[in-house]
Amino acid sequence: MVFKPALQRPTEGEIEILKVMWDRGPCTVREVHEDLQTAARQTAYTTTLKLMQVMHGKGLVIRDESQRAHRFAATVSREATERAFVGALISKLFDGSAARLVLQALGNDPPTTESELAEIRQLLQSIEQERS
Amino acid sequence: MVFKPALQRPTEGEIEILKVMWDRGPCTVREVHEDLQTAARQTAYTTTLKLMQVMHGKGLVIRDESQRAHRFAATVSREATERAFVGALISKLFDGSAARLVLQALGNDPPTTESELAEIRQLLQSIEQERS
DNA sequence: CACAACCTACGACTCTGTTCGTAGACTGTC
DNA sequence: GACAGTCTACGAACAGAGTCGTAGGTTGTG
Repeated sequence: MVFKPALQRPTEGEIEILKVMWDRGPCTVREVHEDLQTAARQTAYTTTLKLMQVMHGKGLVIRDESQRAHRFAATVSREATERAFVGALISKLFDGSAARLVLQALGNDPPTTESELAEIRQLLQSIEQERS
Repeated sequence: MVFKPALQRPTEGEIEILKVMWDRGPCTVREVHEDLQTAARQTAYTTTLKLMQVMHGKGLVIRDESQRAHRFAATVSREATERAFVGALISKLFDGSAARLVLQALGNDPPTTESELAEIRQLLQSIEQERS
């Protein structure tokens, strides 16, 4: 049961870090680290550092070393990452049917504000229009 | 960056096995194993066996030992598993917004047969109706 | 200059998941 | 009864992820 490299999907810890960089732009390790500390989850500075070094090795981030405190930036966009994970989930658990995933997400999680609903409805319409 | 037990989400290998049992009902190790062998992915019989033993230890399957070849059955439903994964993905990557996941899934993967579209549209309507 | 504060690098450890080999027990058949 | 075939049990190896301690370098301030 060996599984394909999965097109370099980031791990959970890496996602936490990526989220910070997606929100704030290029960051030092210190900035990322501080952002991740919560009452519930404390880690050592070097843990964050190590993770970011690993990510650099994988090419998930680039690194500006011109200052003593290196600045890291994500090389993968949030959208592409979302797409990779959604795609993996669909193929792994939903028999390749995006629709089944959508039904699960809509039906179960009682979701969404009114404006979000409208957005979905609109997207649905534009899909339908393309079928003529 | 330690992550919560996640309510016992099955691993990827475990999902492969669960899918077989969801499709076929209670299975022997042999049946599951045969089902999983493909040209691209060959594993030893004992690999499947071990995995199913581990799953039994976790309570993901129950085991009827009355015959020499034990029969295993899933204790978790496909729907509940889907829900767990969708929920995890939403909270991990989509800021808790099911709608954002739906938009991603619909927008990117240009999915769905006509009847699936209709189903989604209908679900959407019933959600809207509940808001009055 | 000394010293505290900060930085990166890196090795080592733990845990979990996957893989497989080997051993021991139970068939069924000649 | 011997033997091939099949079953479970289990230990061992390995890899990936996350964790941290320690070491060594740079910076700034008294």
